[in-house]
Amino acid sequence: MANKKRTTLKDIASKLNISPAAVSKAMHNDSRISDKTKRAVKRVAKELDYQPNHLASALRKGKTNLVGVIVPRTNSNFFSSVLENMEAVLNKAGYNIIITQSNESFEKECKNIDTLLYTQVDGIIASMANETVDVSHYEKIKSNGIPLILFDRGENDLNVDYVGINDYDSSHVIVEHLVEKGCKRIAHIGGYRRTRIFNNRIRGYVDALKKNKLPIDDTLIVECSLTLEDGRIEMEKLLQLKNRPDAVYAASDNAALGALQILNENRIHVPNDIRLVGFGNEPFTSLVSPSITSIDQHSKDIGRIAAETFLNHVSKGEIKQSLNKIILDAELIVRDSSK
Amino acid sequence: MANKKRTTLKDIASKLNISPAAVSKAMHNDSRISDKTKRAVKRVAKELDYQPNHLASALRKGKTNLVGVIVPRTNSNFFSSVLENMEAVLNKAGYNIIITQSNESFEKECKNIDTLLYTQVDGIIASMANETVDVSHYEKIKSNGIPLILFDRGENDLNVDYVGINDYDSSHVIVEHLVEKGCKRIAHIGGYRRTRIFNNRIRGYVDALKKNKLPIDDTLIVECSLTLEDGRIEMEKLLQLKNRPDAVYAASDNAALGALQILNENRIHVPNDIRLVGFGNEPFTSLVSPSITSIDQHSKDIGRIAAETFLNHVSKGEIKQSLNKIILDAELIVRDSSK
DNA sequence: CTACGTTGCTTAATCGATTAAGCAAATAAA
DNA sequence: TTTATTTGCTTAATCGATTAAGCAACGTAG
Repeated sequence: MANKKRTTLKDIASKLNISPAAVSKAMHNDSRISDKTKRAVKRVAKELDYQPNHLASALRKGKTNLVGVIVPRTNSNFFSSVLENMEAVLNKAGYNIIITQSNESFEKECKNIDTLLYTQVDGIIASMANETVDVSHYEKIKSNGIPLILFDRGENDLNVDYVGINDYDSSHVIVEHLVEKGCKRIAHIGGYRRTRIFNNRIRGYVDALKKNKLPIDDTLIVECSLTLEDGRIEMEKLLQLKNRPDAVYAASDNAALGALQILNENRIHVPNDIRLVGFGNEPFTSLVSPSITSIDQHSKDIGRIAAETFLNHVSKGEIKQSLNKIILDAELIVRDSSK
Repeated sequence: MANKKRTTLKDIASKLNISPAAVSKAMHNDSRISDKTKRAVKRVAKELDYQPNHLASALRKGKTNLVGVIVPRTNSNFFSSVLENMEAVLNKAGYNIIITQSNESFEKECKNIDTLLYTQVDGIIASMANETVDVSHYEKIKSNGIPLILFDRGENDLNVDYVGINDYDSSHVIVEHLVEKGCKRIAHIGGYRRTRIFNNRIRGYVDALKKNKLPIDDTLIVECSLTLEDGRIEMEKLLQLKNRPDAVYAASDNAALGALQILNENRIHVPNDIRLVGFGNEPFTSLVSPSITSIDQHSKDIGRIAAETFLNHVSKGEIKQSLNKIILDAELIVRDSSK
């Protein structure tokens, strides 16, 4: 069943008694090849089911037309939406993408980078794992001479292009909203400070409290991995405080959902007893009851812009590029959990 | 910053005044190269930060050492666990993997196959999208002459290796368990019949009811995409029946969780009023309250076996392989939702 | 001392597509 | 008519690693 040999340009060439070079040019619609020859070449190519050998052309051209993408996980709507839009833009420009997942693991992330460099992708677009603190493995990408673009989970030290939302401001918007509703003890179930975006959310939260002359209570600030389970665990702990919060701002929707489950199970009314806000605007936030107020991260724009930033890099060639830090304003979607 | 040129075997060769061929052999520990030369080559390779050009060696050897994997989504514990174990086995054998997601979309799945074939992977391991009915695009893989192995979501027509669990028997185990607890009206929130595994679960469910002399009530059998939202929607509908079920068997844990949320919200006691069983043994099943009884799919074994099946293929070379259909017995994990 | 095997390397071809350089014929411009 | 220009193709080199074939030097056995 499997044809012993793939057809090559040579096969087409010998069938038509022309040179392989002419065939190659015909396939690329070179202006120096007659329409007659082009038609003949394309006909024979179809007949023999010719599929170009990507390895050969990539070797010759020094370009694979592949872009590697590293994400912590693809399970959130945020990341899959980013990927979808990124892919759409890149496909249109003739690039294919290879997705790798770090599963929030530092070690896996290093291996992903190795695999992508090994495959000789033309560039890497990445969002860092939670675990990642040491970013030296990203230097490998830069020293390979291919563009590196970070999104969402970035890192200032690396000095590369970045696309993300304004996490600091988002925290402000959330706190202001809750204060407006009369909340005085706002807890924050946050991510780990070592990840820049989570640190920014925490800083924003603290500064917003200060701005509203509310006291900072360290027992109301927790750091975790922000999974659904983490949300449950941390909410349980918050409920055991002698002085319970009257609002909870979780830095992920999953954590918010976990918190909501605990609140529901304990018959604590949301929003009357405790108001709740999540982060990420995952589709389920509008489906659960009560629906969860959350921050929309403009995932489509982020995917598109990251892809465009990459394309700018390759089109400009070796010209040194000015650093692009693109920070989008996020949007608060108010739902029942904070009304 | 970026070294204008990558170091090649030639660079090492000229630095040591030996031929590139000798360098290549030295790097591969060829027995016909002296230890002295090998050491020298490796030293210089390190000095110049030599990284082999994968494209060149792949072109020459006709082998990329890459395996493409297609999964519907990586967001479930099942698929990510399968991937993890698959990758471990393949890495040990010198292969890297490229993951692509179909997002349950037929069109995306076709594109994934194209991308993988374009990248010239040495084989493809796949689990089909929900939407996929027409499997002609998989024929392309076979006609490319590289091994194709399916897991979990397979297809008999394709006549390729397959690894999965016994879905038909799993339904029997679940129904028997519920009958034992005294249930008489067992509903099934199932997947679409066109997907073989979901069809098998439905068949198993129906046959098990018959075996236990329980009537088959079509209003108790629904087909959906098995997401959390679907579970909520279908559970709502089941509650509106004049003759409510006393047990629900959902073909995914996500759907079971959705159903559980609705039951909790409606103050219907689980398991006293309605017993609930899921499928997949996702970690959250033991975290929610009540914890959800579910079927463990041996994800680790599936990943490992799929990888080993691929390795068998490539090691045996062109020798025609007898078809491997490996069906594992699944295991029922009983939790509070059915006790 | 001759014949053969082993060791340690080199030479040159190869994988398949691309492309710079070039050549002949056809066409246009002078 | 002569000189340029364009058209349509061919030749040959190239990308970098691999490998079959081969050669020279040395060791060993008879």
